[in-house]
Amino acid sequence: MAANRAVGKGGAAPLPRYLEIQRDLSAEITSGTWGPGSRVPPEHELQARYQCSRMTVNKALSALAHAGLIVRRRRSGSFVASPTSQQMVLKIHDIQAEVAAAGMSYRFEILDRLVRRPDAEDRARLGRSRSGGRVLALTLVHFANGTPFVHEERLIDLLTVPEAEAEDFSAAPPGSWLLNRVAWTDAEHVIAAIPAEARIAKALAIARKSACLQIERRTWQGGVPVTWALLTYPGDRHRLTSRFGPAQGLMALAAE
Amino acid sequence: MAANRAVGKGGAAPLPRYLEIQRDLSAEITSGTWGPGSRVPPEHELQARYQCSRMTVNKALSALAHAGLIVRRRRSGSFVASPTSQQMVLKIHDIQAEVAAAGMSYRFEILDRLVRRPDAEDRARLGRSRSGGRVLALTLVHFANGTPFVHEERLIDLLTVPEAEAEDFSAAPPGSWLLNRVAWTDAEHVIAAIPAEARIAKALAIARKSACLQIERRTWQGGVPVTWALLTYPGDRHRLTSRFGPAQGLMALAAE
DNA sequence: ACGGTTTATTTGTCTATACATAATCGCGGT
DNA sequence: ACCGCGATTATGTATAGACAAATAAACCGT
Repeated sequence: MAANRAVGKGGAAPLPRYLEIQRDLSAEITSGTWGPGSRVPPEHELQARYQCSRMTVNKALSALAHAGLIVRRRRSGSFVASPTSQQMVLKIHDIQAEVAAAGMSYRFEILDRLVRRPDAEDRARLGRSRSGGRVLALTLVHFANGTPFVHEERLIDLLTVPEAEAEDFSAAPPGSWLLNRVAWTDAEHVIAAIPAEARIAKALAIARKSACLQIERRTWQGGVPVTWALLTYPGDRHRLTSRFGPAQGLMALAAE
Repeated sequence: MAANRAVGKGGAAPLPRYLEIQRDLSAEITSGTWGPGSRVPPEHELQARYQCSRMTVNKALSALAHAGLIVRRRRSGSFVASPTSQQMVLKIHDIQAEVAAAGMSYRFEILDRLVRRPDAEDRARLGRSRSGGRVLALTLVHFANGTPFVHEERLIDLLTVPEAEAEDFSAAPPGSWLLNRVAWTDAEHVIAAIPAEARIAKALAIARKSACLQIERRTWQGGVPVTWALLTYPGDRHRLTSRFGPAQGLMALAAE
């Protein structure tokens, strides 16, 4: 018999079979009917219950495993995972795009620009093991509707991105420029709240020591450092938000 | 012919066929050889190149699409996605577990506890549409090694979690208690930097207006509000970190 | 009772094939 | 030129069957 999901409910949107199974199972799990550690029916049983092939069941279960809702072990079976931690996904947009998306005008100003041999601090910031070469150090401020939006300190490793030395960043800020030029494979983010130091307070036109949200980002390309950025947002003008659901990362699957 | 991946390279770990394809393609993309917008070879072509069935190629491409590295459109083909935004994944641990994991002693203190009919602010905080019922409002402080670690304000919707009213939270703090009792399906996080107001500064034993990292979390169970929490961390004692790679969420796939 | 061997179960991967669906392309009629 | 319609292409979903790998459970000889 060929692919005929004629089993369908009367009308509207005949949800694919594997998504139907996936949804049913994730409902059992997130509703708490099946508690952590309890056993999920094995594939052949679900196959019988849903009257479909094992591959279809497998697709559903693999997706649940990938989303972290269940754990699968050969011969033992599949089990509901214990929710030890919540997971939140933050999308970090390019600053220029972010400002534009909010319908505000964008512009930026480079306060300082320097090419130097990396000192110990620079190497630590870049997450760099090798020595030698040079780095490009930039300080800039991004404006939204004319008011300071975020202060940026950036280091670019010229061993990895030599063409940055000749770039004057008149067309695009270094963040966007890099994003469109260099592929990254690893990134590390640190988020903290800090009081604005004098230099930053002045650049952002806020009071000294007022609360700021600081995002530090390190980026690598296959183990080789690319860039380091320290973004400082006035605390009362910026927040990171993230909506998340259903069930630890399944949303992407359910939406596809 | 049956499943015989005898094509294998001589020795060590015969990586599954679909992962091999996936790795090859993601290498082309993250290395920048295939720039954003460029076309990925169609399935039948990869099938010929790798001498395998279309299902195997499809599995690799679906995974890449799911990871956000490529975009697939029927009839048009698959294309390298434009990296418009970075994605960061933060794991939010239970506070008790987090403190314990750092090898510090843990304890908490409930400063205030009140059951009331929800006012407008409570309803907004919970993301609640229906009216009626009551909420449990709690204020507490968590300590690590005897020093204040985080201040927590919490609302629990007693329409959704009626058993919370009888609970005195002597065994576990409300966050852990809820996590082990109520399944959530949706969550929203907002991260901001704020100056400590007098009440919080006092509870955390820090100076007024000093920078704090604030995490606001709203949790639902299938559209019904469960709880709202406002966690305030002294800025100099806490930071959120996240390591991420390679390539926008593929790490989970590559590791499986 | 103990330790090694066989068996059975469950998941993991793969094939070959089929039909469905979306969307682009080009053809032909007006 | 323009619009509609069929042909083509690429992906999306599904099937039935096969073998591989891991490992828990049963078996068996000492």
